[in-house]
Amino acid sequence: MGRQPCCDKVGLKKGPWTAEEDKKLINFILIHGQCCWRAVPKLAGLLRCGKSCRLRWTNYLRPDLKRGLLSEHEEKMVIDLHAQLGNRWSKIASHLPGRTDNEIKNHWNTHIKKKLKKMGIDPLTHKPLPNANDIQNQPQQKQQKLQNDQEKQQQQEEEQSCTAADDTSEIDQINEESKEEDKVEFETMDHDQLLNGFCIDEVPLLEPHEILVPNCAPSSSSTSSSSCSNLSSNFLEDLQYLLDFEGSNCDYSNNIIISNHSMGLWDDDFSSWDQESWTFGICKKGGKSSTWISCNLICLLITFPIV
DNA sequence: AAGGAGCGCAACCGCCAAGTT
DNA sequence: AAACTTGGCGGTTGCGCTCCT
Repeated sequence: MGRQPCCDKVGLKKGPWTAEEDKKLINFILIHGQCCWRAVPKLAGLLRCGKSCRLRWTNYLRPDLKRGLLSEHEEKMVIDLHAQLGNRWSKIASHLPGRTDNEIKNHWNTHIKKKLKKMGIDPLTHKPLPNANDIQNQPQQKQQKLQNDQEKQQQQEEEQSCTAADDTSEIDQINEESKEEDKVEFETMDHDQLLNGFCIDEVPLLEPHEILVPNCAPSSSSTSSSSCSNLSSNFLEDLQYLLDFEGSNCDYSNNIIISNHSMGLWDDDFSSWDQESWTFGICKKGGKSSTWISCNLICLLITFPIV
């Protein structure tokens, strides 16, 4: 018996996702989490294949995704990892937080491949291309760099032969360095840059009245257990708290307030949803405040006038 | 200004592996 | 053990944008 298609394809929509569809999917996952992608379209009211929903979420809507071109450091990591792992994009992506396999694959095919070829390196084997003339035509500086890279690569290959094939400690080290760099970069960002970090023009922005919260009866906020009613009531209380915020952790000097509620942005376990899961920030500019709010799954940016 | 070529990227397709019945 | 389901992966496609002539 043949394999069944992942979904009934009759009457399903294909092609680019609309903001409305994105909103439906985000709201659904915000409430129900990621489970049973096959059922997601029906339950979320989408005329899409479950697979399509999963791809849309993992490659585009996930709040922990980085945006924009890969940095030089990330690109170097991709090249190093590709030399070790080949076209195993998901494995490569797992070493680059916030990047998807699809994104890396696209970047490889459109940018890095060409770059390597230009440098006289075969993107498949990571070894010099047979046509040595190409290398000789490179400017002297480039040649020197190329030679250094090749020596380095050779050294790496020798080291690899002494260790297990899946040993990625070096990669992890690079990764740690990258995280440190990111941290420094984040700390030195001004508030405009901070705001720009949230790609509100690409991810549909939800207005406060559009946020769907689980439809449960309100309960006392004194209980911090993980019921959805706490989520909704605490959310509004926290929002109010934000507006009145005058705590000791303020840094008014650069008009940025970061609360100490910061928690991990990504967490599949919805049982941990409670007040402590929210991350807040306020940026004030031109008579308006912008609040970014992130919970386990989603970042929202709400702008309101300063009162 | 027009249109053809090339490029970049989101989305799709088919296959595979692991888990479940 | 076989049939089936589901999620994940890598290759490919097609659309929209930009650049060039």
